Amino acid sequence: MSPAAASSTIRVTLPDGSVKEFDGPVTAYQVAESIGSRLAKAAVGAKIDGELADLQAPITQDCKLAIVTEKTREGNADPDALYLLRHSTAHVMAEAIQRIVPGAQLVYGPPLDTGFYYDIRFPDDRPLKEGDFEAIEAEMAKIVKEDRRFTRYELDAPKGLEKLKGEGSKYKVDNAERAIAASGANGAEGVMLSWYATGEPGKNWEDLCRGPHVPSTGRIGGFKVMSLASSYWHGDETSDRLTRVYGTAFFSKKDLDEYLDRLEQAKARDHRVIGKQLRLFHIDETVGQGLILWTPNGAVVRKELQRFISEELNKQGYLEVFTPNIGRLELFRTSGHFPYYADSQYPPVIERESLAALAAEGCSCAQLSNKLSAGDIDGYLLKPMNCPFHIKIFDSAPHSYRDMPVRLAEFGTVYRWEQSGELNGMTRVRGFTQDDAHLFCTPEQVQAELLGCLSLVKIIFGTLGMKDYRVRVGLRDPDSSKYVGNPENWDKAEAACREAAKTLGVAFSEEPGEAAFYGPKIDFVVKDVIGREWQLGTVQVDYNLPERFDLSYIGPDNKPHRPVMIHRAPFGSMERFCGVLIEHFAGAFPSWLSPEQVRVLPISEKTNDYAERVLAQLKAAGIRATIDTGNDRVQAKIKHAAEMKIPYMAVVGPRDAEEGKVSVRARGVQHDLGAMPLADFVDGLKAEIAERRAELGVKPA
RNA sequence: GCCGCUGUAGCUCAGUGGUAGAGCGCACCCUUGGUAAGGGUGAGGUCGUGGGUUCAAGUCCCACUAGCGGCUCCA
Repeated sequence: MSPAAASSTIRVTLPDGSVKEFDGPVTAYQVAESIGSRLAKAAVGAKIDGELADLQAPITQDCKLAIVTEKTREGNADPDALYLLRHSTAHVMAEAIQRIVPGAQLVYGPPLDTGFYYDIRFPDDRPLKEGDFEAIEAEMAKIVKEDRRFTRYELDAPKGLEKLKGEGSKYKVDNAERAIAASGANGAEGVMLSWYATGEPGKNWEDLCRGPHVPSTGRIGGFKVMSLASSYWHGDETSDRLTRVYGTAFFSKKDLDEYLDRLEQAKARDHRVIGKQLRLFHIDETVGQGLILWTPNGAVVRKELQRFISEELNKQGYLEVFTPNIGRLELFRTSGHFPYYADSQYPPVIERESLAALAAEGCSCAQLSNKLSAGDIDGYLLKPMNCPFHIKIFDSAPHSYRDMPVRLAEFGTVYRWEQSGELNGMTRVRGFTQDDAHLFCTPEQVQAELLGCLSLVKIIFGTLGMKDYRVRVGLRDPDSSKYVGNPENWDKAEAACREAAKTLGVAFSEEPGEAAFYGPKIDFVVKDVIGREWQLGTVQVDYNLPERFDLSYIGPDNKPHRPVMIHRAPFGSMERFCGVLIEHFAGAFPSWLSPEQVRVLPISEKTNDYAERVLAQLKAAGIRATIDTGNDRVQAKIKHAAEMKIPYMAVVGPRDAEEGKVSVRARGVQHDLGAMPLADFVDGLKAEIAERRAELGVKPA
């Protein structure tokens, strides 16, 4: 700063619009003090012109300033404050780890939404284990107790680099070089690098860091080292392997405990946990990794969802088809799936004669692989996608422009070789059934067809009450060559997707690099209970496959024209969708989806006969009902039914039997709703199911 | 695929080198009870698989396998 600037008046505008004037540079802390000592004490950082900064950062010119405190005015945790705290805790953890494991080299330690991590390179003979967490936390506790100030200092880039090189950490040198490059400066001249000492520079631990941080370690009220993972330097799997240590931190122990408690509760909602409890699906080691066995209860949910979507498809003029699970390699060579994606498919199946002939000539595995790639021998592939089959159906008869669009739909099961570490319950599997369809249309129809597809997705999400999703428009990555097709078509398709997405009335993000190799797409993405994102529905425009398969239709000019394809799957896959849906409802499905819709609970054996008659009438009405004639007391029967999250219980005793009534108890309600005539209950429930209502609404008149 | 953790009864889990346990569920018996667990008896286990150390291994070591968390990947 120049002396002139230092002496001039500085106007600081606060969030309420008020302006404070200062004679010369001040810090955010001083501004806070000038407002009130309590604010100064509560302050953990500042936002200067919208940028997070240290409380001690000098303010040398007019600016907008907000003091960041632990809690917002509304009393909620302030995300900015947590960001500062967690970034600071990452430093504390790194210091603790370096005390415990000498020679551990720091790489990169950013805050996250729920905590922070630090990527660290450990000596090969001293990897970090979970057993080290206790010692790390103990060291961290000491540092927190010492309440050391985070102190920033700067060096110009040449000096800074020299210092880092002297310290021998190639990772920190790399970080500095990247920071210099990112600054846009030509070379290192004039660029400043910053360090933060946890305490006094030169005396205490320090780290090359852009900051900002909370004022001191004493602000860290609750923290925990959470987990270990392996990661790659710069995210590049051919580069150095690093150990990523995850942790989290809060301003108070209470907040930490609440967070850990929430994590526990989320686990109870996990589809893998509920899937077991409610016996919805099973994965068996002997069957194979990532292959879902749909048990009877889960099969009901899936079947009802399929029936739902099939009804919608009928309304929208789709035609249903069936295709086999395997097809000739030749088909997938034409489509481009083989061999370009060979690594993510199950290996090909080879015909018996070919195999025998190859064995006779002593063919090695490597040679076999080459022959398959080259097309010297044929084989069959478990299908990784349904589209080539649907294309062949389209191509099996000539089409006039008057027939277009042709919409072919199938619940088609596909198989993909996902990496073992990726598999995850029902949400990431190796065999799954897409609610797939391929629309063959004229270029003019693309826009309207896209809209039709999106409306389908909206109907599904609306019926199921899923509001918490985001829409992603996947565009090609300009730097990548993995895409096929000509740029003009890509431009057209991308524009069509963008236009269609706009009509959704939901915010969407455009993401370069997220396109399929054959075209851009619109994806619907939801989060699971632990915050991981999963893509569900997808709509993809494809100018490529019609080209590869030389598809055509006859236009009004009596000449062949190239159709455009749209791939779409509103659920995505039945497996992933059901997995997400289980978590969405926490297993408490609406009546129409519930595997068991009503359980009849006789109060004692004396009412079993009447209960059986009630059951028979429910079943006759097409309701999925069961009866519990065990010799438990009704309290126990209710508990068991509640644990299975059954929508309705029909409690029947002598009083009900006499009047032809049932005492209905709805899920989530602590008492019965009163006795009602059986016929009323049946009618009410039938309507609720038929309308696919999201809420339980049957009650006595 | 990579790093860490985990694998004991159908489910949830205890068991730290010396005779395999609990709760729930299941079967049977008693109880016939009106809204979230009545009581009893019993069956059920090559402790993920294969090696090793040891007089002795569910327990310690190695390899493999599967699951979990993350990384990378995802047509």
